[in-house]
Amino acid sequence: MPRPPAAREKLLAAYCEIVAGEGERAATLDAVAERAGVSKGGLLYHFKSKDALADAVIEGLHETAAADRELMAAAPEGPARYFVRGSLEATSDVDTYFNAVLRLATAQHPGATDALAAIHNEWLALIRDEVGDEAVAEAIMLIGDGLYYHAALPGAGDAASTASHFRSRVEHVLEQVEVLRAAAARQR
Amino acid sequence: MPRPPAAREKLLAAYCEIVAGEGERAATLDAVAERAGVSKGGLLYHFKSKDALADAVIEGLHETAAADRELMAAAPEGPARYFVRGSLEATSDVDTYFNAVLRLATAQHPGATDALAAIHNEWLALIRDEVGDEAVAEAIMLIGDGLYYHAALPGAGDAASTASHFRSRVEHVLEQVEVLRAAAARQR
DNA sequence: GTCTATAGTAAGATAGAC
DNA sequence: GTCTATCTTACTATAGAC
Repeated sequence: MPRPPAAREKLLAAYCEIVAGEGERAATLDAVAERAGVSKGGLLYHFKSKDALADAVIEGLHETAAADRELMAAAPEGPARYFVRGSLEATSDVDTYFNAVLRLATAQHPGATDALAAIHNEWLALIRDEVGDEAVAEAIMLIGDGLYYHAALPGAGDAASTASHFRSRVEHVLEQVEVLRAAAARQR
Repeated sequence: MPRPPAAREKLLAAYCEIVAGEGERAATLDAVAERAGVSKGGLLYHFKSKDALADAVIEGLHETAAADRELMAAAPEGPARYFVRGSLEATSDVDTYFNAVLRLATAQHPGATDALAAIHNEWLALIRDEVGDEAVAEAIMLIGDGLYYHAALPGAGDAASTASHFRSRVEHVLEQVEVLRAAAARQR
């Protein structure tokens, strides 16, 4: 692909990080420009407006999510476990974008919620194919969403404490997922 | 109790509604005052600052959550089902406050995350007492959190579509909860 | 392609009249 | 207790130099 200018990438990453880490409100043009090491004028050359910045993040989510979807489909432990584990870790490229877009969604940015829903449905489809039962697939998704809810919440005593609590229990959670899957298999 | 002035209540409700419905950013002093039918000066008589408004919402959450906790503990269907169902409905007093505080938490308001975590732990304790197994209790909580994550997200095609999707499946979800509970009981 | 300077606007908060 | 008027600051965005 025609490699986009480095400054543009830096600005996008900076915006993403501030939105995800300090909230949408903190992501002012000044703050983004400063974090990227660029002037405000420079920022506005690459992105005509603040909204354009947000739109670019949504596009970035779609791209990284497509790549991650391949990994999920091919995961040795299976899509369900891959998904649940990923909901907790939140360290990959997709997670950065996903997190930022989640904040944009709660800030009512047009298109953000739709993007989240679309990706969510792709994940659900993969899990449904694996476990072969709609209700179980949804329950597994909900557990993953629940984990994500905790991971995405800005830290009580900071994110690390909650995250580490669940990390130490992620295997227990995955066991419960296994119980659901087994019960569904028995019924078929 | 010494009934607080009506205007104060109106202002608090207006702020809550805007934060939950249009995002924290939309809840400007002007917007809140207008919705409550009060001038900005009037608002600032009751709440010295915007932060004071947010703090009052957090306090409101604690009060309503304490009342709801009684209902949950005494629910005929049991705390677990009460919790899962409540995560989807999000129509009660607590839900209004909880939703607003969730937005405040993502906007990094001090104390908001702690308030959510505290209430969350009370719920978890009730469910743990009921099902008698920590891992299962956590899995059930996660399912509820997942439902809430969907319910709280501003609507894809609007909240109604997602909510009604899960409403029609809430019994299926509760069945999965039952599977987990039964499996845990069998192990003891 | 990136900068400085600046215009225009919206938001939080104060002061003082009623 | 509620209002109007006003001050101040911070943010988005434009214009034009380098």
